[in-house]
Amino acid sequence: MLVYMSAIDFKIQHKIEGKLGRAGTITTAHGEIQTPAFIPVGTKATIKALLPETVVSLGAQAELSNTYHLYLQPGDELVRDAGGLHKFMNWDKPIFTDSGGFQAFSLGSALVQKVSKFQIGGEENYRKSDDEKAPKKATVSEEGVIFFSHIDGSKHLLSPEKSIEIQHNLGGDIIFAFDECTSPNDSVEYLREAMGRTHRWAERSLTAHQSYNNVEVGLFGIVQGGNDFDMRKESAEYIGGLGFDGFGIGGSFTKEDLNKALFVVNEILPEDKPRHLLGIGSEPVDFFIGVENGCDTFDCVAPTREARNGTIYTLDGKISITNSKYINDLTPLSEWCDFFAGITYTRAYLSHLFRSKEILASTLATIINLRFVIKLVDDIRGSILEDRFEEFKGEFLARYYGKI
RNA sequence: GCGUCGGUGGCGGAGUGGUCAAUCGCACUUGACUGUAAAUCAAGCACCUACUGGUUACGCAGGUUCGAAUCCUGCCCGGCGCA
Repeated sequence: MLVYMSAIDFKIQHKIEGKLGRAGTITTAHGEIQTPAFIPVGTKATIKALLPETVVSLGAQAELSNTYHLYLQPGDELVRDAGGLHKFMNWDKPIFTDSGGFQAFSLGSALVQKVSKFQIGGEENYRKSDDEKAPKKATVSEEGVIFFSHIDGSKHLLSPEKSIEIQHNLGGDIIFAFDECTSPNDSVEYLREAMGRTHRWAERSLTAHQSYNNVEVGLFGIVQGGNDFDMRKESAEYIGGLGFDGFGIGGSFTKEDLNKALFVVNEILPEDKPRHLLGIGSEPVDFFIGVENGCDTFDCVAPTREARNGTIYTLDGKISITNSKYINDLTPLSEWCDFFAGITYTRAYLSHLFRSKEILASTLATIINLRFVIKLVDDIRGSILEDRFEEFKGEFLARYYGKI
């Protein structure tokens, strides 16, 4: 009798009373992740501007890299020959690899519609006409997604089977099924079509993954359904029943619907497996909503990208360090000075680094922001273990959004 | 002193009779950023403004012309060459 052994172990330590949220531990071949946890994004096998040892010192327990980008450059076979991503990038903690499904959106409809996966406000705020000057670099078919490389324009087909092959070559601990991330602009009809395709791709991904018979790698299936709750439920039922090691929750959300969308999905997904909320985590409230509705891990490019663009996360909200008022501001960058960066560096100093275009500006800003989100989610975990999640949430958000 | 080239918005630098409040960089100001085509992108940047116009502007002062940053005269200032 063949018993499928999960490569990923997940144990729940404590739950938020009356909600779906929980604190737990994910165990992978490269160690544990105490959840809830924020997973920094290192798309191209690097968390931009930081050395891996710095990322670890900020409290990161894992990182997430990308199939599409590493397949194009330097190539997944090179990474495999180098001993896998862990060795290649000098990261011995758990690694997630995203499947490339998000690029079907970001290089496809997002490119011509100039939209983001996360929309604030109603339809009038995001429904835009196509930009003729920005041709799609990705088109979807049943077989997979045809990409035109953003680097050299060359044509590539990424299918579920190809994505899984690349991810096994990269050597991540937690890999994702190939899916199609839809646009907030898509019609209900298209969402349904895309969801069906994502479900078929999920089965193909699972079959491909199992053929490697590698008990050290866990495969997460991805729930889609966009902003339609019925489809979200349908997708959670379907993906949740396929025998994945855990789940990713993908697709587009609106600010107003995130809470309910996550609730309906996680109410259905098997409780004893970890759930990763894909690409969410720019605002503190996003983490609280994600956690209380049953999400265990989060990744988001916003903290690192916004850092490089001059937006700094503080307990009193985000600030634009390039604003003129910070030129002479000799107060500390961050109140969270429990690590080396925030202690002596002032806002005036970071302002100077940005204005003089010094490379350290990106590094220092990224340190501040990453530490902020990692500690925030760690503290959320702590509050669950201490049965004071609601209290912590209330206090943190009141100060952050200035409602004290 | 003579000759010659040149003086344009915070800076560099286009324009050489009308479509010029003046191309373009930089600087500056403010936004945006949510599974990274992102150390990126967008908007603004003389003054007033109901944003629709109006008022001053291209070293200074005159002049020619329907019309000048662009042509002429004088002056001031700078580079270079000759004394």
